[in-house]
Amino acid sequence: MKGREFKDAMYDGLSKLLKALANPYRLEIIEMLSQGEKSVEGIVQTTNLSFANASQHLQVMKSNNIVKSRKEGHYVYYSLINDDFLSVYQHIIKYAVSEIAELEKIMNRQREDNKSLNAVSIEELENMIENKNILLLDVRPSVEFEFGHITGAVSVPMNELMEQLKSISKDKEIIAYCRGPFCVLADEAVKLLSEQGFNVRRLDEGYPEWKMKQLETN
Amino acid sequence: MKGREFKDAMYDGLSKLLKALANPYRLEIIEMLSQGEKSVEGIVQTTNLSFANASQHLQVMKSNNIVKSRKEGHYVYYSLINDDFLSVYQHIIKYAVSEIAELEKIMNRQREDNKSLNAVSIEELENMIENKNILLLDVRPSVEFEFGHITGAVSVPMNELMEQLKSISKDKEIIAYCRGPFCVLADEAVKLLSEQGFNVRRLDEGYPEWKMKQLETN
DNA sequence: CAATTATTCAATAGATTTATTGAATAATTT
DNA sequence: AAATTATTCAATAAATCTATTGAATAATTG
Repeated sequence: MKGREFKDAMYDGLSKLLKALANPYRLEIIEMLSQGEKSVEGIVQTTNLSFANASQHLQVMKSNNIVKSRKEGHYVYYSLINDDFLSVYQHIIKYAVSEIAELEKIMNRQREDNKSLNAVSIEELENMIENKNILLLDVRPSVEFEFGHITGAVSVPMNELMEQLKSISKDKEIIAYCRGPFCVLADEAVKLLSEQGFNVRRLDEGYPEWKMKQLETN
Repeated sequence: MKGREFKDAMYDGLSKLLKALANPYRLEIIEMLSQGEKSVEGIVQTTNLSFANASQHLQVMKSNNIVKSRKEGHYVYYSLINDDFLSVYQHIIKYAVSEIAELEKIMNRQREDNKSLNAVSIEELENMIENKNILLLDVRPSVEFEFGHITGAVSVPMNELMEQLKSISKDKEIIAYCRGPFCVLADEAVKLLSEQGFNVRRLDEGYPEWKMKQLETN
């Protein structure tokens, strides 16, 4: 293989991977799958995609080593191919959010809107878990919680939060979290709970970032 | 801003960035710029692109915060926007080359073709620089060497190597390097020099990786 | 085994990306 | 000021990507 051929083959392959990533709906699907596997139906429910379209996007990602699938009964469950991919994906996001002015602005506006500026970092949270008696609240849908969550967290899905208010102690400081930076469930939880007089803040990042951090420091 | 709007804005922005990356020629340009700034002419010379086309690709990357430009005289010089971007780019490459079977295969075939299997890692090189009296050979074009190189390296551009053979000592062990994994200059140098009886190996990675490593460990 | 369900396939039209062409611009040299 | 040089602009055609539609498939249930 000559030098030129080699380079062309590498750049072609690399750009195929990037093309498979470069679509807003596929990014949203990746974000969803970063909490655990989902059926096509599950993906259709939380996106605006039609069934056939969602299936197509998933196939694009499958043939480009981004997701994998397994069949069980009627259902086909998709998940991210491995944690290495998740790590790369999060590097990209981190770069985009911190270096691209447009995205930084959107991100900051969102955070201000939610008055959640005093969010807790992962490091702070680790500290608080050790030293304080806090209540760590996972507000994602319970399926996601069951699939994996931060040790010690309690599952109260956002849509059940209002009903379960009485069972939550007002004495403890509450930290709410959901998925990565694009997940707004935690913001909603903070808003609702602080309106009700709870002492509550959100985790700056989310479960996937926490998971990655644990993997990296092992 | 509602949750849905926020998500859409983020995913759109992120996918724009990825779209700007997802093209083989633009990847090749990024690779070139990872050694230092280049004029449009410089890029046209080492790619198969026409002038207008190269300019267009550069503009796509400029408007997506991947490269920046400055004008000097007739020339417009482009360079990567910052080291954070370079770091993300290298994460992507590393993932692609190690996790995507197709690319891994191409990469390995290339390495075998060049019989360069006993390449030296960056760690090994650091060790050798300290403890052995090696000759570190930078075979990139001299402009790139001048723009930045590994401390202690000697510049002998690949196209001048044949003529300068006499001035190279046969006593020292030689380590040749060029750019990242896609650069084949070092492979060519190893082939030529070992045919001439020199004791020579190549650096597994290249100058951009070395540079990133230094930055990361500072 | 017929009906149901979740998913995929295949065809198509509209949108976007890309390379090419030739003209336009802006800085420099003559 | 005219000519030259490096780059960009604008228009276009070809290639690729995307969403939609309706039919096909494969596993399960009645």
